[in-house]
This record gives sequence, C-alpha cells and structure tokens, in this order.
Amino acid sequence: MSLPHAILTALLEKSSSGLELTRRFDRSIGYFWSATHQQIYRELGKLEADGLIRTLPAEQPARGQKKSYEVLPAGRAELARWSAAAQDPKPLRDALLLRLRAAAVVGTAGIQDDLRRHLELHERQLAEYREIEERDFPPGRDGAQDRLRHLVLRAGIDLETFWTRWLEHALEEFAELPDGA
Amino acid sequence: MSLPHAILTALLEKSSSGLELTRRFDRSIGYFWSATHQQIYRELGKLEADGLIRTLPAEQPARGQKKSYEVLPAGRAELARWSAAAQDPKPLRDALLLRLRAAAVVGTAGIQDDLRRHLELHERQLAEYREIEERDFPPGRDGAQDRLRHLVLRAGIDLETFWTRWLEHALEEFAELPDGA
DNA sequence: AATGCCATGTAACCGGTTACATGATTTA
DNA sequence: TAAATCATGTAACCGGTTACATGGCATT
Repeated sequence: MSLPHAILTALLEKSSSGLELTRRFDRSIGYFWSATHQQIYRELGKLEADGLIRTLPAEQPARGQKKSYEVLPAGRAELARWSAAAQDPKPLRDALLLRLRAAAVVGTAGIQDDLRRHLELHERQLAEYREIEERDFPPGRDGAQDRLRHLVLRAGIDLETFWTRWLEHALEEFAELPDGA
Repeated sequence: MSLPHAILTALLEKSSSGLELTRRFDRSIGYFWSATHQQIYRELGKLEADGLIRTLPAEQPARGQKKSYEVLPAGRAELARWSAAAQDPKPLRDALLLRLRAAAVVGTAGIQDDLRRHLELHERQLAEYREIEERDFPPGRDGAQDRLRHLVLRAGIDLETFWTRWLEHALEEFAELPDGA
C-alpha cells in the first residue's frame, strides 16, 4: 500500500495534475517507486473519494480537461502516520539471480550477453544518479530536507554501484568457466 | 513470469512434492524468489498441464496424499530457453526509501525506530548468508555449479552489506538532525 | 478538414497475498 | 479417540501491467 503515499508525497512537494504527476514519477520519485498514468489516475480517484486530496480550481468537467490536485490535512496526517509506522522489508526478488541459479543446472549458454547488457544499463543509471547528485546536492548545503533526500539518492547510487561491481565480477567468473558449462 | 522457472530449477536440483518445495523455497531459492505454498501448488498444476513436469510414482488420488514431481525434457528445455533470453531489470521499488522521502516533507518523528529494526533484520540476514557461505562454499572448490551458486550467494551478501551500511549512515544523519524535523 | 499531441480515463488480465477448507497420518 | 501436524488444495482480493478509448486543443 505505497502508491497512494508516493502520490501524497509528490503532491505535497507540488500540487499537480495526473499527467504532471506521471512525468514527475518518470523522473524523480519513480526512481524508487514507479507508476504508470493508469495507476496514478485510478489512485487519484480513490484518494479524492477518501477525502485525502481535492481538486484545486473551479471544477472542470472531466474528460480532456486538466485537473490539479492538492493534499488536504487528512492526507498529510495519513502520510505522516504511514511514514512512521513499522513495516517489514520485502524479501528480495530478482530474476537475474534466479536465471544464474537456473544456468548452474541447465548450462550457461547465451546468458553472458544479457549480463553485459545489464551491466551497461546499470552503468547508465549510475551515471544519471551521479549527475543528479552534482546538480541537486552541491557540497555545503545541509537543510534537513536536503539531507534526507540526498540520503535516498545515495541509496540509489550505492545500489547501482553494487550491481555494476557484481556484474563485472560475474563476467570475470564466466570468462574462466569451461564453455557453456 | 519467473515462478514456474524457479520451480523448474528447484525440481531439477531435486524432485519433490509441493510441501517439500515450499520448505526449500523458505530456505534457499526463496532467498531471491519467495513463494507461498498456495502459489506453488497452483503453479505445479499449470506446469503439469503444460507437459513440463509430471508426477513421479503410481498416481495417488489427490487430496492429503503426497505427490512428487519431476521435470520432463520439455521443462528442462523451457528453463534453458528462459535463462538465456534477454530480460530487462525491474525498476527498484522500495517502501523504506519512499518513507524517507515522505519524512522529508511531513517530518521524521517515529521513523528512526523502524530504521533500527530494519538494520537488525538486515544484520541477521547477513549473518545467515555468511553461515551458508562458510558451510557450502569452503575455499578450494571450483566446479562450475559451485562457482555460479556462490556468485548468487555473493550478491545476497553484498546486498545485505549495502543495506546495513546505508542504514547505519542514515541513523547517523538522523542523530545530527534537529528533533522531529 | 486532418493530424498529432495533451489529458483523462476504462477494461481485461495476471501474479502475489490472505483466509479458509479438507483429507490423511502421527502422537498423546 | 482427540489433537496436532502433514499435505494439498479453493476462493476472494489487490496492486501492477497492457491495451484500448475518448475528448480537447494546437498546428498545417
């Protein structure tokens, strides 16, 4: 149950319409909680029905017209409650690791190409995070908000760093393996 | 579409009944692809219907009776195909990072306790992985299967290491923050 | 008038989660 | 023989994914 809270966070940062939210998910919040526009519209409807957000201006007549939302006090309270409530970490679920485990049984033929491709993708993501870090968190700022958001970005950077290193290591292992074993 | 392939892998490693599979998922494969017994039974049914696995002994009459499955050649072929096929990595989706981002907006009151709890959980998981590493991968083995499975375990160890370090860092940041900001 | 983009949706599906049901076997 | 446990399931729900639909507005 995190998507509504992701939306509340985004709307508190800045009141927006559905499409604007979608674009912002593609950029920033989506880096650790992605969502499509269909999900977002569906959820905006629920949040409004629950009285956690409301449409901003003199209401426009639905279809094709832009609708902007803002968070109501009840929404802010719910977000504060949720962010402080205990939640267990979700167990890891990673298809690539599973594929390696499968390859240990049925043979490694063909999987190396995809490891290389994943390595490239993670390197690209890492570079993007680093650019954001340089742009948004230059040395010598330390507001509480900045520090927390930087902390989150750091997690992203460190995770991508882990994956690139691990994939490099994996490819080295493969290079030493007997062919297709 | 990874659960059937997780099951095929597990069954190739050792033919099993549904409950035995469930227990093995709780231990080893489930470390990176978890599944409940309901999922597993549902999927075993599909895999059998698709001709990828079959029940082992003279068929027992369903309910309450143990049924063991083994992988058919078509199942092994499908697993080899899947493990070699290109697959995009799934975008990160982590509720804790989202909660921190929310906390940057609505305040950090209460979240530190859960950060500490997560730190403990990750430390425990890390210790468990290290035990497995010592037990199953003593220095001086290097069959292809061993190396691949060790590689997968390494990913788990490094990921847990990342989380423990990041959480320690996060808690340090919080210690420096003005109260509840 | 036609094309394309902006913006908001609907509908069907699919895999994972949760709660519950039922039969068989072992143990007190 | 009652209770606990082993073992296999059914059913309802929920969130994410994919494909498609519809209306408004700007440009050519």
